[in-house]
Amino acid sequence: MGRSPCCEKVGLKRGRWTAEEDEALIKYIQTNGEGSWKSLPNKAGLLRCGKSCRLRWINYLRGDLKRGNITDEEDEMIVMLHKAFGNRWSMIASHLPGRTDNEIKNHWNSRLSRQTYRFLTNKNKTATSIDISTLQVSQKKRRVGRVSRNVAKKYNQSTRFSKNNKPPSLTVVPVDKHVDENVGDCSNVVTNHDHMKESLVHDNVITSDELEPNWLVFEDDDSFNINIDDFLQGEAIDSNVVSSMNDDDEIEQWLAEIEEENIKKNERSVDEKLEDERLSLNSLEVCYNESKWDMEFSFTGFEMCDEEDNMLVSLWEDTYY
DNA sequence: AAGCTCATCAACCGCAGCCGT
DNA sequence: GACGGCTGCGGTTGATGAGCT
Repeated sequence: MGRSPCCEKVGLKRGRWTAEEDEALIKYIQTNGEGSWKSLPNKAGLLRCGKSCRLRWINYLRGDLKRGNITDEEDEMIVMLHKAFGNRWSMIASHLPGRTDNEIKNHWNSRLSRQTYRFLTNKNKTATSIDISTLQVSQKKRRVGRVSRNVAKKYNQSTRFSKNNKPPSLTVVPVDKHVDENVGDCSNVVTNHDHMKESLVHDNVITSDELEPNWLVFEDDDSFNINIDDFLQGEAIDSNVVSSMNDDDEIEQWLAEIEEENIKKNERSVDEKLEDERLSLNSLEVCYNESKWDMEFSFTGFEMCDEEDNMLVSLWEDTYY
């Protein structure tokens, strides 16, 4: 059985919108405002379902949309935000004025994820230091380091947070302050981009005095825990392994092995799981500095000393290298 | 020139969450 | 609390057209 159409009513139009339909929708919303999508098509005289109208408005007709190619700065921003939020496109879009979640999602799936893949195949890079300059989107069209859909799908899955394991809400925390002083219910991020900073200050997320331009701090909330396995599953992909592979099939096989390994890990004893819990990360700091990403970890409630730092690094290495 | 491959992007679909009853 | 309707989100599909053989 195939998918049932979103509109049960027979006779509703689907597919590309015509200029006339666009005009009717714009006209109606300008007069009556957004909302009530269910009843909107009838009132606006459109043979479309409400969902379709909403999508058309949000993704294409809205007046505040920025048209044209995504800029290099926006690219960098998307990479950073995707690292923080995962595939929460609406959240990412909310930090990029004039861009829609659909646009960003398409951009990511068609360009940036491939650029990230190319980064992973570079032997000289490590998993914890990402050179942003290698993530720049090539202006050349087509046939540049393409990854098959299956591989892309699997790779995306390996870096995605599952529904029951959502990424942490983010709170801006200047690096020289203790995390607890800055916990709020807001979700945001500090970057080195001016319009982001202005937005954060405007929303009272932070004060202008608190800005630390090169730092992002991701702060957990009560309902979420990143344990080391989960986090590393997303981050620790051995670039040397990937780069030694010659074709998509080899990569697919390698990814399948990782998946199998992860399934086994989930079947571990209670004691092992408690150990993971003990090592759960309540804060994660990410530094964006001079085109490099660096990750730092800290344990709940206290600052990370060198010994703990080494312990975490060896845990990482023991597990994944 | 024709056919094929593949990138891009608009649009669709299912589902989860919210809200009113 | 249960239920149903509406909305928004994220995954996916399919049309289109550019580039390649």
